[in-house]
Amino acid sequence: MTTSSTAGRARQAARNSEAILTAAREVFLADPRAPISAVAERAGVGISALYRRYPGKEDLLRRLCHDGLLRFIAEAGRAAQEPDDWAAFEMFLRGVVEADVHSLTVHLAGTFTPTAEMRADAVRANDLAGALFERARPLMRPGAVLDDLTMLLEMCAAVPGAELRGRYVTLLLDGLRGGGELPGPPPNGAELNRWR
Amino acid sequence: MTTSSTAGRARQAARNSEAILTAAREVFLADPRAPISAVAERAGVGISALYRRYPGKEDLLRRLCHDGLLRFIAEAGRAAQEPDDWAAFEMFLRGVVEADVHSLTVHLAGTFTPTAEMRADAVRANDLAGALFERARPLMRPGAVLDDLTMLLEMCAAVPGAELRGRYVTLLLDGLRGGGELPGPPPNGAELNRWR
DNA sequence: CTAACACCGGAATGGATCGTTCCGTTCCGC
DNA sequence: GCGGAACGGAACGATCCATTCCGGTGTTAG
Repeated sequence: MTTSSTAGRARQAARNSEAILTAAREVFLADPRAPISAVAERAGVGISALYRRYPGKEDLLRRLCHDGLLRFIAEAGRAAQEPDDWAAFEMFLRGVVEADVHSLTVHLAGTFTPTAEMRADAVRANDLAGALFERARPLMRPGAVLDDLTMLLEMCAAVPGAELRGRYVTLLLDGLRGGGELPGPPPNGAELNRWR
Repeated sequence: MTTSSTAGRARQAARNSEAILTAAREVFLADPRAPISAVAERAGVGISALYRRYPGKEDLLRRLCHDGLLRFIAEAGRAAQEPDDWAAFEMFLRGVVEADVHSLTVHLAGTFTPTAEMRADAVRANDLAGALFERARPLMRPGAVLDDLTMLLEMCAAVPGAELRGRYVTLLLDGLRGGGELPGPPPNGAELNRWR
């Protein structure tokens, strides 16, 4: 049997790979500067199991972040299917916030050097989000811009727990829809922490 | 002259004290785990100038946090004078958010052990905020509770810059006023990080 | 059945970081 | 001038952490 044997040791190794990724997400979301040993402990494996899969800490962080970015893009693509403009925007926002993708992509920034591919994906993600935003913009209060959305995502990332985040997304969406012109200037590039 | 000579040496020392506090606020708000040498550098003084004033790092953190707490209480007291219920609530919220008091009190939690006095002040602060909240509650969407306010403050703390924070307070206030019942349960004790 | 092997757990290592102490210097106030 | 408060910053010791290394273990091919 050359291909069918997904049993025994190989199975266990695959399980470990998944456990490591899950543990890493949990640990690094709670504290981006957590030691790598905390990830191993959380995953219930030894440190060497980790280093077997990733050359170093930075590579694991990169992987985590890139996964988040791809998830972001997937959510945007899924929401773009929705015909109703506001519903599409809401679906996108809820999807991204529920998965806590923003923490994955932004809070981990600076802990690693991004690859060219990631940079390209980041641009693509921004374009997709921009398209959804533009579709919904006529229904929003005046003065709201795409960078506001980024900052609102940042705010949501401060809330622990998917369910609780959903509670405040509701509040933010209502706040984004009603009301007059937003006061003050929108965030500028320096206030948004993107990758360089 | 026993009392009048606030010139020269003493003046400079007082200036340094202030510079240290300001620098500490800036540095520790940006990163609660920053080294104490960063504070000295930012303040333009040597490390010994710092240790002359505070027995250790923890004492400086405590001082910073307590100052924030007192500021919180002061803002609440000031807002309580306002006769209009919603205006009082808004004034309070804007005052607290503008001063970034929440970062001072919550993000620094865990970096020091609070004193009994601080704990008492924290209770007092919570009571005052609760009173303002109750006054405004009839004008809010159903389902909002005081713990929601705490979490909204937490969210605001994620926004850099006082002016930008004001922009989103406007949005949050509108979202807090309009709309239907908030979905899901409010934050529970574990999700709010208070001091023990 | 057994010999290689892939994988693993966790101790050991070497380097970086940081709180705190210490000492020589400066300069105000008399 | 002189005493001493206040200072700058080097030195020290402890802690933390990424990474490496080694001995053990279950699996699988033959």
